[in-house]
Amino acid sequence: MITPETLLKSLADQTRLRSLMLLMQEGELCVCELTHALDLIQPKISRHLASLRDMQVVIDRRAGQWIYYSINPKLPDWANELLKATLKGSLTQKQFKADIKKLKNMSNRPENRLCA
Amino acid sequence: MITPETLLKSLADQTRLRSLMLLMQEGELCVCELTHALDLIQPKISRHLASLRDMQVVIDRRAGQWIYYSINPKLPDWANELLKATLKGSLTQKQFKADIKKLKNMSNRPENRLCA
DNA sequence: ATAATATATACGTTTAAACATATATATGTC
DNA sequence: GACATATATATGTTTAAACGTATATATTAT
Repeated sequence: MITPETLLKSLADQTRLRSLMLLMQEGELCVCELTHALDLIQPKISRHLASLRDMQVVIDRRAGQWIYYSINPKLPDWANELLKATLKGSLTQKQFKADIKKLKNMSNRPENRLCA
Repeated sequence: MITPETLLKSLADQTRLRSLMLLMQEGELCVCELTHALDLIQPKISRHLASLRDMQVVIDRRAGQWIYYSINPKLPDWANELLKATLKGSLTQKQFKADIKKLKNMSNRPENRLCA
């Protein structure tokens, strides 16, 4: 089971924090969506996602050439509450709003998974 | 106003996390109490408390030769919720329980501030 | 004024995180 | 099979955090 220290360390880096907040808000995103939304190079995103996966904060699944990441649904209550509070704090942040906007405006998103 | 990133970074170190959790649980503690409870050398505790103060996560007050630290009462709601969730997660941790125990067993605690 | 206690800070070192670039792997298309 | 796209990983480097030790400051007691 994940410890507070591990979860907090996973959140204590800008790239991981921004990625996780997008995942909290949007549910499931692939690497290229995150790369676009955060405007960062792909290996950087992949590296951080891998570390989040190792820490069991996120899970991934492959769908064709894409790999989708989402928050681990098996997190304990306190961890979900912590993430919720973090999201609440992020809602007021310019950076977060800009990231969401960039994602929404992405032209070639791989698919609309909600309607698949 | 404190940002999620700042608060999360403040929590992402063992020493600071353990200190903050004790402050959450106990309200107000001086450096020597934290030093005893966590069983760490004094400059290490002081250094981390200073950084928490700089980040506005804690406040301090002097009382005689002691300096008491406590969670900043002006934190925004999301930050308090985040800290609460972290405490909830910590309650299950051996380390946290041991720290509390060590604090309770400290022989020469400077005073009982609640009855002052 | 001296000594003792509590706390803070400065300094140089060590450890660990994050990084960019290059390359490897997997999938899909022609 | 050749090529394109998506993602992952390896490597060497840079940056930043945390550290221990030594020392400075503030308060209290003698």
